[in-house]
Amino acid sequence: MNIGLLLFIPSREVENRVLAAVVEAGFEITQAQARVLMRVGPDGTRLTELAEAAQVTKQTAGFLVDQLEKAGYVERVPDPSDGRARLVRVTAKAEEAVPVANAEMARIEAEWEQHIGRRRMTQLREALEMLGEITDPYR
Amino acid sequence: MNIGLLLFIPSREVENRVLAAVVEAGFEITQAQARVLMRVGPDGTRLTELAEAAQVTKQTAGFLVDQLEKAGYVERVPDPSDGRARLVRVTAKAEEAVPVANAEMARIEAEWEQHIGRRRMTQLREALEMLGEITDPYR
DNA sequence: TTGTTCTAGTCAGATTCTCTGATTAAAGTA
DNA sequence: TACTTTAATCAGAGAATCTGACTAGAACAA
Repeated sequence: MNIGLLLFIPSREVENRVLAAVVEAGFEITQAQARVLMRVGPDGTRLTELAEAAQVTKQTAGFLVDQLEKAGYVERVPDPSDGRARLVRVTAKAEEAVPVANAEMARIEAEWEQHIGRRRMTQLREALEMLGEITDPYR
Repeated sequence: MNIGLLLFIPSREVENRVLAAVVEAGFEITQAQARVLMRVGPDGTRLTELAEAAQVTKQTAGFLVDQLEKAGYVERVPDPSDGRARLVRVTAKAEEAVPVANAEMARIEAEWEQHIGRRRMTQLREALEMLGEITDPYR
Protein backbone atom coordinates (compact mmCIF):
# COMPACT_ATOMS: atom_id res chain seq x y z
CA MET A 1 0.00 0.00 0.00
CA ASN A 2 1.47 3.32 -1.03
CA ILE A 3 2.70 5.69 1.64
CA GLY A 4 0.93 8.71 0.18
CA LEU A 5 -2.48 7.12 0.44
CA LEU A 6 -1.65 5.72 3.87
CA LEU A 7 -0.99 9.26 5.06
CA PHE A 8 -3.83 10.83 3.14
CA ILE A 9 -6.62 8.68 4.54
CA PRO A 10 -6.20 9.37 8.26
CA SER A 11 -5.30 12.96 7.46
CA ARG A 12 -8.64 13.44 5.75
CA GLU A 13 -10.40 11.64 8.59
CA VAL A 14 -9.07 14.19 11.06
CA GLU A 15 -9.88 17.12 8.80
CA ASN A 16 -13.41 15.94 8.16
CA ARG A 17 -14.25 15.14 11.72
CA VAL A 18 -12.71 18.23 13.28
CA LEU A 19 -14.39 20.46 10.73
CA ALA A 20 -17.70 18.69 11.27
CA ALA A 21 -17.41 19.18 15.02
CA VAL A 22 -16.63 22.86 14.64
CA VAL A 23 -19.46 23.41 12.17
CA GLU A 24 -21.79 21.42 14.43
CA ALA A 25 -20.91 23.82 17.22
CA GLY A 26 -22.19 26.66 15.10
CA PHE A 27 -19.05 28.00 13.46
CA GLU A 28 -19.63 28.43 9.75
CA ILE A 29 -16.34 27.71 8.12
CA THR A 30 -15.04 25.60 5.25
CA GLN A 31 -12.11 23.22 4.99
CA ALA A 32 -10.12 25.61 2.79
CA GLN A 33 -10.73 28.49 5.18
CA ALA A 34 -9.76 26.32 8.15
CA ARG A 35 -6.47 25.36 6.54
CA VAL A 36 -5.52 28.99 6.31
CA LEU A 37 -6.93 29.99 9.69
CA MET A 38 -4.92 27.22 11.33
CA ARG A 39 -1.72 28.86 10.12
CA VAL A 40 -2.32 32.28 11.60
CA GLY A 41 0.23 32.86 14.37
CA PRO A 42 -0.44 34.31 17.83
CA ASP A 43 0.87 37.76 16.89
CA GLY A 44 -0.64 37.83 13.45
CA THR A 45 0.73 36.63 10.16
CA ARG A 46 1.20 38.28 6.79
CA LEU A 47 -0.83 37.11 3.85
CA THR A 48 2.26 36.07 1.97
CA GLU A 49 3.38 33.90 4.86
CA LEU A 50 -0.05 32.34 5.15
CA ALA A 51 -0.01 31.56 1.45
CA GLU A 52 3.38 29.92 1.74
CA ALA A 53 2.48 27.91 4.84
CA ALA A 54 -0.80 26.70 3.39
CA GLN A 55 0.82 26.18 -0.02
CA VAL A 56 -1.58 28.24 -2.04
CA THR A 57 -1.05 31.39 -4.07
CA LYS A 58 -1.33 34.82 -2.47
CA GLN A 59 -4.53 35.33 -4.43
CA THR A 60 -6.11 32.20 -3.02
CA ALA A 61 -5.00 33.05 0.50
CA GLY A 62 -6.40 36.55 0.04
CA PHE A 63 -9.70 35.17 -1.18
CA LEU A 64 -10.01 32.89 1.86
CA VAL A 65 -8.91 35.57 4.32
CA ASP A 66 -11.56 37.88 2.82
CA GLN A 67 -14.21 35.34 3.70
CA LEU A 68 -12.79 34.67 7.15
CA GLU A 69 -12.76 38.40 7.73
CA LYS A 70 -16.35 38.81 6.56
CA ALA A 71 -17.38 36.01 8.90
CA GLY A 72 -15.51 37.65 11.76
CA TYR A 73 -12.87 35.02 12.36
CA VAL A 74 -9.87 37.18 11.48
CA GLU A 75 -9.07 40.86 11.20
CA ARG A 76 -6.44 42.68 9.18
CA VAL A 77 -4.32 45.27 10.93
CA PRO A 78 -1.51 47.37 9.47
CA ASP A 79 1.94 45.89 9.92
CA PRO A 80 3.86 48.55 11.89
CA SER A 81 7.14 47.38 10.44
CA ASP A 82 6.10 47.53 6.77
CA GLY A 83 3.66 49.95 5.20
CA ARG A 84 2.80 47.62 2.35
CA ALA A 85 1.90 44.70 4.55
CA ARG A 86 -0.96 43.90 6.85
CA LEU A 87 -1.11 41.36 9.62
CA VAL A 88 -3.91 38.83 9.70
CA ARG A 89 -4.96 38.13 13.27
CA VAL A 90 -7.49 35.71 14.70
CA THR A 91 -10.38 37.24 16.61
CA ALA A 92 -11.92 36.20 19.93
CA LYS A 93 -14.71 34.54 17.95
CA ALA A 94 -12.25 32.23 16.22
CA GLU A 95 -10.53 31.45 19.51
CA GLU A 96 -13.81 30.06 20.76
CA ALA A 97 -13.63 27.33 18.16
CA VAL A 98 -10.26 26.10 19.35
CA PRO A 99 -11.45 24.04 22.33
CA VAL A 100 -14.13 22.46 20.14
CA ALA A 101 -11.52 21.42 17.59
CA ASN A 102 -9.17 20.20 20.29
CA ALA A 103 -11.84 18.11 21.93
CA GLU A 104 -12.66 16.32 18.69
CA MET A 105 -8.98 15.80 17.99
CA ALA A 106 -8.50 14.28 21.42
CA ARG A 107 -11.45 11.99 20.76
CA ILE A 108 -9.92 10.82 17.50
CA GLU A 109 -6.53 10.24 19.06
CA ALA A 110 -8.13 8.22 21.83
CA GLU A 111 -9.89 6.03 19.28
CA TRP A 112 -6.72 5.54 17.34
CA GLU A 113 -4.74 4.71 20.44
CA GLN A 114 -7.42 2.20 21.31
CA HIS A 115 -6.86 0.53 17.97
CA ILE A 116 -3.10 0.64 17.47
CA GLY A 117 -1.88 0.89 21.04
CA ARG A 118 -0.15 3.60 22.96
CA ARG A 119 3.37 2.73 21.94
CA ARG A 120 2.62 2.84 18.23
CA MET A 121 0.76 6.10 18.68
CA THR A 122 3.84 7.65 20.27
CA GLN A 123 6.04 6.29 17.52
CA LEU A 124 3.66 7.60 14.87
CA ARG A 125 3.70 11.08 16.30
CA GLU A 126 7.46 11.06 16.65
CA ALA A 127 8.01 9.95 13.06
CA LEU A 128 5.56 12.56 11.77
CA GLU A 129 7.13 15.36 13.81
CA MET A 130 10.46 14.52 12.26
CA LEU A 131 9.04 14.32 8.77
CA GLY A 132 7.59 17.76 9.29
CA GLU A 133 11.12 19.07 9.55
CA ILE A 134 11.76 18.25 5.92
CA THR A 135 8.28 18.66 4.44
CA ASP A 136 6.65 21.61 6.19
CA PRO A 137 7.37 24.80 4.26
CA TYR A 138 6.37 26.84 7.29
CA ARG A 139 9.37 25.75 9.32
CA MET B 1 1.45 20.06 17.00
CA ASN B 2 -1.90 18.68 15.90
CA ILE B 3 -2.02 15.20 14.46
CA GLY B 4 -4.16 16.19 11.50
CA LEU B 5 -1.65 18.69 10.24
CA LEU B 6 1.21 16.30 10.99
CA LEU B 7 -0.42 13.78 8.68
CA PHE B 8 -1.55 16.30 6.11
CA ILE B 9 1.82 17.83 5.39
CA PRO B 10 3.75 14.74 4.31
CA SER B 11 0.63 13.43 2.60
CA ARG B 12 0.53 16.50 0.40
CA GLU B 13 4.26 16.25 -0.20
CA VAL B 14 3.82 12.77 -1.65
CA GLU B 15 0.80 13.78 -3.71
CA ASN B 16 2.51 16.83 -5.13
CA ARG B 17 5.76 15.15 -5.98
CA VAL B 18 4.28 12.00 -7.45
CA LEU B 19 1.86 14.01 -9.54
CA ALA B 20 4.66 16.29 -10.69
CA ALA B 21 6.77 13.31 -11.71
CA VAL B 22 3.91 11.75 -13.65
CA VAL B 23 3.05 15.03 -15.39
CA GLU B 24 6.74 15.60 -16.09
CA ALA B 25 6.79 12.21 -17.84
CA GLY B 26 4.10 13.45 -20.20
CA PHE B 27 0.90 12.20 -18.61
CA GLU B 28 -1.62 15.00 -18.44
CA ILE B 29 -3.60 14.38 -15.32
CA THR B 30 -4.74 16.37 -12.31
CA GLN B 31 -4.63 15.63 -8.60
CA ALA B 32 -8.38 15.06 -8.39
CA GLN B 33 -8.32 12.72 -11.37
CA ALA B 34 -5.37 10.83 -9.90
CA ARG B 35 -7.18 10.30 -6.61
CA VAL B 36 -9.98 8.56 -8.43
CA LEU B 37 -7.75 6.69 -10.87
CA MET B 38 -5.75 5.30 -7.94
CA ARG B 39 -8.86 3.61 -6.64
CA VAL B 40 -9.74 1.69 -9.78
CA GLY B 41 -9.26 -2.02 -9.09
CA PRO B 42 -7.55 -4.58 -11.37
CA ASP B 43 -10.86 -5.97 -12.65
CA GLY B 44 -12.62 -2.65 -12.92
CA THR B 45 -14.64 -0.74 -10.38
CA ARG B 46 -18.11 0.74 -10.43
CA LEU B 47 -18.55 4.47 -10.32
CA THR B 48 -20.41 4.27 -7.05
CA GLU B 49 -17.58 2.33 -5.44
CA LEU B 50 -15.04 4.81 -6.77
CA ALA B 51 -17.05 7.66 -5.33
CA GLU B 52 -17.20 5.97 -1.97
CA ALA B 53 -13.51 5.07 -1.89
CA ALA B 54 -12.42 8.53 -2.97
CA GLN B 55 -15.04 10.11 -0.71
CA VAL B 56 -16.71 12.27 -3.28
CA THR B 57 -20.26 12.25 -4.63
CA LYS B 58 -21.23 10.07 -7.58
CA GLN B 59 -21.53 13.23 -9.63
CA THR B 60 -18.00 14.32 -8.89
CA ALA B 61 -16.63 10.85 -9.54
CA GLY B 62 -18.55 10.76 -12.82
CA PHE B 63 -17.17 14.13 -13.81
CA LEU B 64 -13.60 13.02 -13.15
CA VAL B 65 -14.05 9.65 -14.85
CA ASP B 66 -15.40 11.46 -17.91
CA GLN B 67 -12.18 13.39 -18.14
CA LEU B 68 -10.02 10.35 -17.51
CA GLU B 69 -11.95 8.54 -20.24
CA LYS B 70 -11.53 11.40 -22.70
CA ALA B 71 -7.82 11.44 -21.97
CA GLY B 72 -7.63 7.69 -22.53
CA TYR B 73 -6.67 6.61 -19.03
CA VAL B 74 -9.81 4.61 -18.28
CA GLU B 75 -12.59 2.96 -20.24
CA ARG B 76 -16.14 2.12 -19.24
CA VAL B 77 -17.43 -1.35 -20.02
CA PRO B 78 -20.84 -2.80 -19.22
CA ASP B 79 -21.04 -4.71 -15.97
CA PRO B 80 -22.16 -8.21 -16.97
CA SER B 81 -23.75 -8.77 -13.59
CA ASP B 82 -25.88 -5.61 -13.57
CA GLY B 83 -27.45 -3.86 -16.52
CA ARG B 84 -27.54 -0.50 -14.80
CA ALA B 85 -23.88 -0.47 -13.90
CA ARG B 86 -20.68 -0.04 -15.83
CA LEU B 87 -17.17 -0.98 -14.79
CA VAL B 88 -14.44 1.61 -14.97
CA ARG B 89 -11.17 0.00 -16.01
CA VAL B 90 -7.68 1.43 -16.38
CA THR B 91 -6.18 1.30 -19.86
CA ALA B 92 -2.69 0.30 -20.94
CA LYS B 93 -1.88 4.01 -21.25
CA ALA B 94 -2.58 4.54 -17.57
CA GLU B 95 -0.58 1.46 -16.62
CA GLU B 96 2.45 3.10 -18.18
CA ALA B 97 2.32 5.82 -15.54
CA VAL B 98 2.55 3.36 -12.68
CA PRO B 99 6.31 2.77 -12.75
CA VAL B 100 6.87 6.53 -12.97
CA ALA B 101 4.75 7.08 -9.87
CA ASN B 102 6.38 4.19 -8.05
CA ALA B 103 9.86 5.46 -8.81
CA GLU B 104 9.10 8.88 -7.35
CA MET B 105 7.48 7.29 -4.34
CA ALA B 106 10.54 5.16 -3.74
CA ARG B 107 12.70 8.28 -4.01
CA ILE B 108 10.61 10.04 -1.39
CA GLU B 109 10.66 7.08 0.96
CA ALA B 110 14.42 6.87 0.64
CA GLU B 111 14.77 10.53 1.56
CA TRP B 112 12.48 10.12 4.52
CA GLU B 113 14.30 7.04 5.70
CA GLN B 114 17.51 8.99 5.43
CA HIS B 115 16.06 11.59 7.76
CA ILE B 116 14.14 9.57 10.34
CA GLY B 117 15.93 6.23 10.14
CA ARG B 118 14.85 2.84 8.99
CA ARG B 119 13.29 1.72 12.23
CA ARG B 120 11.01 4.73 12.52
CA MET B 121 10.05 4.36 8.88
CA THR B 122 8.95 0.79 9.51
CA GLN B 123 7.03 1.85 12.59
CA LEU B 124 5.38 4.68 10.68
CA ARG B 125 4.18 2.39 7.95
CA GLU B 126 2.93 -0.17 10.43
CA ALA B 127 0.97 2.39 12.41
CA LEU B 128 -0.53 3.86 9.23
CA GLU B 129 -1.51 0.45 7.87
CA MET B 130 -3.38 -0.22 11.08
CA LEU B 131 -5.04 3.17 11.08
CA GLY B 132 -6.23 2.43 7.56
CA GLU B 133 -8.28 -0.40 8.97
CA ILE B 134 -10.48 2.02 10.84
CA THR B 135 -10.34 5.07 8.57
CA ASP B 136 -10.34 3.78 4.98
CA PRO B 137 -13.92 3.53 3.71
CA TYR B 138 -12.71 1.30 0.88
CA ARG B 139 -11.88 -1.56 3.20
C1' DT C 1 -46.75 -11.64 -12.44
C1' DT C 2 -47.11 -7.07 -11.09
C1' DG C 3 -46.47 -3.22 -8.39
C1' DT C 4 -43.32 -0.94 -5.20
C1' DT C 5 -39.04 0.21 -3.62
C1' DC C 6 -34.15 0.45 -4.12
C1' DT C 7 -29.81 1.21 -6.70
C1' DA C 8 -26.44 2.89 -10.58
C1' DG C 9 -25.74 6.40 -13.15
C1' DT C 10 -26.63 10.91 -15.50
C1' DC C 11 -28.36 15.81 -16.26
C1' DA C 12 -28.71 20.67 -14.74
C1' DG C 13 -27.27 24.37 -12.21
C1' DA C 14 -24.70 26.68 -8.68
C1' DT C 15 -20.92 27.42 -5.47
C1' DT C 16 -16.29 27.18 -3.92
C1' DC C 17 -11.52 26.93 -4.62
C1' DT C 18 -7.76 27.71 -7.25
C1' DC C 19 -4.81 29.55 -10.74
C1' DT C 20 -2.27 33.06 -14.24
C1' DG C 21 -1.43 37.63 -15.46
C1' DA C 22 -1.42 42.53 -14.60
C1' DT C 23 -1.36 46.47 -11.37
C1' DT C 24 -0.39 49.56 -7.27
C1' DA C 25 2.11 51.09 -3.48
C1' DA C 26 5.80 50.80 -0.30
C1' DA C 27 10.74 49.25 0.76
C1' DG C 28 15.28 48.37 -0.21
C1' DT C 29 19.43 49.43 -2.84
C1' DA C 30 23.02 51.20 -5.98
C1' DT D 1 17.37 59.76 -7.17
C1' DA D 2 16.32 55.83 -10.23
C1' DC D 3 15.95 50.84 -10.33
C1' DT D 4 14.51 46.55 -8.37
C1' DT D 5 12.08 43.86 -5.28
C1' DT D 6 8.20 42.80 -2.28
C1' DA D 7 3.16 42.82 -0.25
C1' DA D 8 -1.04 42.98 -1.60
C1' DT D 9 -4.99 43.46 -4.69
C1' DC D 10 -7.84 43.38 -9.12
C1' DA D 11 -9.69 40.85 -13.12
C1' DG D 12 -10.82 36.88 -15.37
C1' DA D 13 -10.94 32.03 -16.09
C1' DG D 14 -10.78 27.07 -15.14
C1' DA D 15 -11.29 23.01 -12.06
C1' DA D 16 -13.61 20.48 -8.52
C1' DT D 17 -17.28 19.97 -5.85
C1' DC D 18 -21.99 19.98 -4.23
C1' DT D 19 -27.52 19.58 -4.07
C1' DG D 20 -31.56 18.27 -6.33
C1' DA D 21 -34.09 16.00 -9.92
C1' DC D 22 -34.40 12.33 -13.19
C1' DT D 23 -34.05 7.60 -15.91
C1' DA D 24 -33.41 2.82 -16.32
C1' DG D 25 -32.63 -1.52 -14.46
C1' DA D 26 -32.81 -4.75 -10.26
C1' DA D 27 -34.78 -6.69 -6.19
C1' DC D 28 -38.47 -7.99 -3.63
C1' DA D 29 -43.08 -8.62 -1.67
C1' DA D 30 -47.79 -9.65 -2.40
